[in-house]
Amino acid sequence: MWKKKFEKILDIRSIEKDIYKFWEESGFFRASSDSEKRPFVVVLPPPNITGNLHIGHALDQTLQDIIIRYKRMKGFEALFVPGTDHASIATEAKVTADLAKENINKWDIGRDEFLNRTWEWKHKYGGIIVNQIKKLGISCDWSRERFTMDEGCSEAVIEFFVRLYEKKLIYRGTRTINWCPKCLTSVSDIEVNSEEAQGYLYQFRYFLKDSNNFLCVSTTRPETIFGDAALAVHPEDERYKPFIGKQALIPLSGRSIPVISDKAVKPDYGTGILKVTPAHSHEDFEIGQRHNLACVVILDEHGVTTNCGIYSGLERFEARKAVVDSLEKSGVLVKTEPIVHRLGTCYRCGTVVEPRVSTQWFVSMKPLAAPAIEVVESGNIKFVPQRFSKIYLNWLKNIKDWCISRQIWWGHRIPAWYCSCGKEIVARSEPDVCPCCGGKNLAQEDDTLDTWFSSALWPFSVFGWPHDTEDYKKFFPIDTLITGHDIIFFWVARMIFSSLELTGKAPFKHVLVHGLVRDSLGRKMSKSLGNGIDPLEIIDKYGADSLRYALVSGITPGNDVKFSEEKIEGSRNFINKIWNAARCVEMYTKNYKIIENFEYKNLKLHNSWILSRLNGLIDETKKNFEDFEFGIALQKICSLFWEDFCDWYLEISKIEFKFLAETNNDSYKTIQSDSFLKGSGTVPELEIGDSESNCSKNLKLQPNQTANVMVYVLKQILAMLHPFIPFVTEKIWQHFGEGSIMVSSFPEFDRNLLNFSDEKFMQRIIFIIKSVRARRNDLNIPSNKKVNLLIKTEDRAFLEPYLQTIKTAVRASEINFIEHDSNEENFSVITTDFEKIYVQIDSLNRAEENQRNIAEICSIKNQIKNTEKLISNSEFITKAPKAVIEKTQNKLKILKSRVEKLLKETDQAEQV
RNA sequence: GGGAGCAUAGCUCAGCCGGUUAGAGCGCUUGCCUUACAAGCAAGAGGUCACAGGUUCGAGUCCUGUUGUUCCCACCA
Repeated sequence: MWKKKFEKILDIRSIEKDIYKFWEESGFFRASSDSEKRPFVVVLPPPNITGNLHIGHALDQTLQDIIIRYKRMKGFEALFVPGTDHASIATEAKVTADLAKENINKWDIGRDEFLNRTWEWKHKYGGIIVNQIKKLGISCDWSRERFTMDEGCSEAVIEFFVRLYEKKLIYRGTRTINWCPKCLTSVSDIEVNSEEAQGYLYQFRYFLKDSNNFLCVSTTRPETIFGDAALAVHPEDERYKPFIGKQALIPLSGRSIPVISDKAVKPDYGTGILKVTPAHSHEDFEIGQRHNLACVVILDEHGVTTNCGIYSGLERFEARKAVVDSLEKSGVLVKTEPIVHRLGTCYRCGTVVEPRVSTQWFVSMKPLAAPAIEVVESGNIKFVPQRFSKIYLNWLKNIKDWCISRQIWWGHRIPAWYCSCGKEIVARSEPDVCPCCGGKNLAQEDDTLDTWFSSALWPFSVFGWPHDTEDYKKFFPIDTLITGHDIIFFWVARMIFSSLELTGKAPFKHVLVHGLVRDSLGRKMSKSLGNGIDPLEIIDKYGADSLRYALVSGITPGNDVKFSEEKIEGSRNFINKIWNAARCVEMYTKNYKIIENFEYKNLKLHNSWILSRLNGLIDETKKNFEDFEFGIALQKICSLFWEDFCDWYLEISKIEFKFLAETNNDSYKTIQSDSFLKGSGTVPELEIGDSESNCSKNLKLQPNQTANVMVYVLKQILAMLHPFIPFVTEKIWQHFGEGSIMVSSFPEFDRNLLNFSDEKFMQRIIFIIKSVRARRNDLNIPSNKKVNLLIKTEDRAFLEPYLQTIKTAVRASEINFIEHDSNEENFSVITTDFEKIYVQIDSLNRAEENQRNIAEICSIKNQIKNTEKLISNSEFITKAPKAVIEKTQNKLKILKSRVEKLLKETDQAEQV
């Protein structure tokens, strides 16, 4: 058994912290409002201070960090503003639960003390979140960190409120809102999730007053009968026309209500008769408004019945049972059928919300939505991917007024005061006296604002708005907003309309929408399923780079990401590969002089090839970066790195160096095996320089083309990878030169280094090597056995300089050129497009050889047939582009020549 | 009820403006402890691109429909 060589493996985890500290202390994260550079700004969607960050935050933040690091390297004044959100209801619930552990009720300690406790919570968890963000390597400007309830943001919130109030876009009104009996507050429409639930549709009789006639009504909520204000039928419904205007008696109560007609009633649902309960249904409320019906509240804030006679004081679902029971006993219950319907639940706690009439503050949305619709329709704000703009527009076009008051303490208290004279005063600061009556007895509104009311201002409140600060002038509007598709309504839409209203500008140009992180089975990660993955655990186990890589590699904008442990192992392997490739480069190049401005002229083929490939990549990925296709860009960079650079370029270069060493006694021989990148259980320090290499100090180092290209290409690849995996790239970068990779320039495309003909030549050599290796495998030649090769080719001069490379790569003992086809028996023949290669073996199985050839001939002939068919099609010749036709003709030529060569080598070939 | 997405190898997914024999990672098979890397290397197997039409010289790619699936929105009591 061989031993695992762990010492060769990078343990990046232990140095990430130091690297982050180094970046922070160097001031690389900080942006300046005086800078001459063009700004590029991203603001972090502020995480809630309710607890730890989850893997979705990690994805969100990684994407933002990728773009900000990329832009920073591209020469922008890059600014990434971090911060946290006070998360009103969620935090209040957490703190309340915390207090409950000490048997304390928030009412016992009062508003001020409760807020003190919550600020303590904020300081604790805000700090934890900051640490988590730092562990991920996110390059935020911490000197600009904000909190939605800090002084500046609070000022912005008050300003926003007052301005809208003055324009009559904020008003106080009484109507049904969604009430959460657990959070004990109102919530806005979008804070209600509708969930499918199993329920019952009960049908029972309402007798008409002074009559034996009755009307049957269906409802899923029979306990609300005590709040009934009418029975409603559709005005055109012939069945019930005679009953309109009559009085009906509420069962169990005996209270008399009118039968009315309203177009909102759907005749084909249930019995076609609707019981109208204005206080506890949005639709019924509207009907009630139209018919001037009374609102009888029958559920209190805890969801307990009230005004229900003997049924008062019951929890709402208990009350339902009791009422159904009584209905049945009194013989009015007609039937009970199970149905699946949708129930509104509180998005914070999952409790079934209760529509309930109450007095709240609202934002009048229609006037604000109009410009927000326009700015997206006109393309001034672009969603990526574009389909999300449809979702956004659809929502705004059907928008209803936004209920912004919350019956909780943690948040921005509504800047409204009530005088005993009845006057309502909204002001930026507490008024001394009532402007109406001069009274001093003013009481501030108890309610606070929806948490999203403050995050709506985030892109400009963080820069000091409403003040015209230097930051605001330099950095607002921001460039790109990056967030998950789950908060387009909550956040993105509200930022857009509030910014247009307050600043007159679109807050950003692009909205990059990403998906959610799901588990390996595609399920949403949640506490109840227990399938959540803690990013910190992953970082501790695999390092931040691995996590970042796993989250981003292969993703496409807007699509959800599946995440699993397997995936992260692949990431770790990749990071490790980079580390080892760097060790390799270091080992082979350390005794050469590496020149910064090396003139890349008279290049050897493999050097020219890799430089050309690299520049092709730079060119190709540029668009991917600009289009936010980071997953695709990363994949392209990785495959160039792994396949072209590691598998071919480094291998070929190694052969070159070793060959040099054998023949010329070149400095390769002085390579030390214990160089700095070779971890030996301990991790090298961040400082540059190596302790050993006495020999190299005494040597006069010579430049070498391959060594120079090797280091150059490695560094370019590192720079391209840096936005994705910042730690390992920084670590390696510093070993190969001065300064930090973070502030180096992103690789620029250099057309002069493109060389397609060299790429083609190199491809040919690679193909030869691959073919011989494959044949060796086919023939079961043991890997330690060297073979003899004969090559027949038209242009021997081309291959000659690479004989050594081919020889080593395919483990050949000797390679000789021949002029004519060989007739020798003990050679297996490989036919490539340009040459014939004879692989010498001990004994050739002629039958096998034939079979192999025949299979190949069949496949090629098939292709020839298809291609000929295509070419003989006159429509193709007249309609297809010239380039395609030429390509096809060329292909046919090559195929034909190959099949000819093959036929010569094959017995009974004519039968094929 | 309305809207959107997805359907490609055993699994997870790429696949651009339509143009060779449809790609990658993981998994699988075979051989290798090769002086950077076994977290690796080399060589392989594996596909009727959901289905049915259409447009086109040519369709995984564009259009229409069908099926399956996921998500979002909506006051059917």
